[in-house]
Amino acid sequence: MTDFSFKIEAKIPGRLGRAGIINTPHGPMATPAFIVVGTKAAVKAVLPEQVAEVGAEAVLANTYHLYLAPGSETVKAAGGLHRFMNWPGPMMTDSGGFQVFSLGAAFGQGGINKFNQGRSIEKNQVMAPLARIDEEGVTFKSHLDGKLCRLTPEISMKVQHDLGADIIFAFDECTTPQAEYDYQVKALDRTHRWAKESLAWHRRLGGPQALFGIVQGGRYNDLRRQSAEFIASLGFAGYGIGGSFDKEDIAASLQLVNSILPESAPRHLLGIGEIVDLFAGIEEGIDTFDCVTPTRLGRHGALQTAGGRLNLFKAEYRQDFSSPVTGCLCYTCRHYSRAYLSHLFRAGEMAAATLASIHNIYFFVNLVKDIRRSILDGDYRRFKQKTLAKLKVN
RNA sequence: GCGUCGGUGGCAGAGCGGUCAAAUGCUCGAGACUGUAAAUCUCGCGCCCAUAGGGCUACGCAGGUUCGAAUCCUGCCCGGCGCA
Repeated sequence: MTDFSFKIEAKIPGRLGRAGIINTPHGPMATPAFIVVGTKAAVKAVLPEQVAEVGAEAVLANTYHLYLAPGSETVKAAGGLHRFMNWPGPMMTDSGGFQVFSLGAAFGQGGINKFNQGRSIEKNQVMAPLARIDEEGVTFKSHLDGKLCRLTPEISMKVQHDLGADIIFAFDECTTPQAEYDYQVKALDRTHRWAKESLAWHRRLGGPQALFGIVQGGRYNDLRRQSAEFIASLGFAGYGIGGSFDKEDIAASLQLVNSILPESAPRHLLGIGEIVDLFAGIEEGIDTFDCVTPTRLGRHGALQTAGGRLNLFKAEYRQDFSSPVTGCLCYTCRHYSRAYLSHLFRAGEMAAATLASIHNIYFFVNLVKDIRRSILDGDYRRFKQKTLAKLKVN
């Protein structure tokens, strides 16, 4: 616990936004920072050395997935996540709370995400949820083999302590945007109780990890306020903000929450990573983000650019020998052409995902680094305006 | 030369008298993706108009049988295999 600290270096004048340093047992993270997702103790398609090379500050892994395989005892026996996966820098683990959503309410609802109601996919609609929630925790039917497994605040804390990330999260229920107010109230009550239990177990277990509590409340401002007040009152080392939002007023929601959370503690916005949302979050006092966007898009053939996404499968790139993204200094853009990436994707070569993911991680990590720089330089407003002006879509 | 099997949409390959513009896979075209059930998913893929739907041309080529043919018959062309 003594190894963990947060220091604010500069603020955005008149706003909640700030730049700072989070110190962890595995080194510092300069914030704001975009944290790369490595769910199963691996950043999909990319080696840790490459993740480090683009300048990523930290990696976030997942409790549910590692609990199922290889099992937290195995990771513990390996000497913890850092040694197991050869990532020497700061790490976070999500608590499994997101799987309450993705394997529960969202499961089989084709296309549903944290922002909208999704579109129906008939094939999936017959599938039953794999997560069942009760007051004490969640029972999962493993998506790997159907075996039942259980996650509670106690188990999540024990697993996360075994995994050994620097920053860990309280076990929560990530609700769907479809949830009505009455349900949100019940879910929030659960999440709050679980937060208290998580904290108690965390203290009992000891260790160097910093535990972050998670604010929920969905799209309802009164619930968000209530949640921020309650979670803040418990005194966590830092705070996560999770759940679903209305895309349009995510900024207002974050402003509300972050004006309640203590200024002296770091704040992590869970699972958010589109360009406009990063600006909104940082401006409203978010210090760290994690998101699957760079790696998922990378595997699906899309490159993120300042102007929007570039789909490498488009016919027009087959004979385009120019750099994938003009002006980009990432490894991929310095050495390969659009035509080559187009070919790799069409050919189903694994290097396609690797090269595209490297670019996308580079893009997001460095966008947030640039925002940090602009805050330190007192130039945030101008930088934001300039950047968003270039953005056509996404 | 004789025999035999076969020639179906960009490719592979179902279909073997009507429910066939023709299964399925791939390719191809477009789109999606926000704490990773995700190297995934969705949509389109003969031509023309269209909202539903309708019209036209198509299953090697040319004839024929039939109310009706990708499906049956005849001839021709092409390919595989076998025998000379």
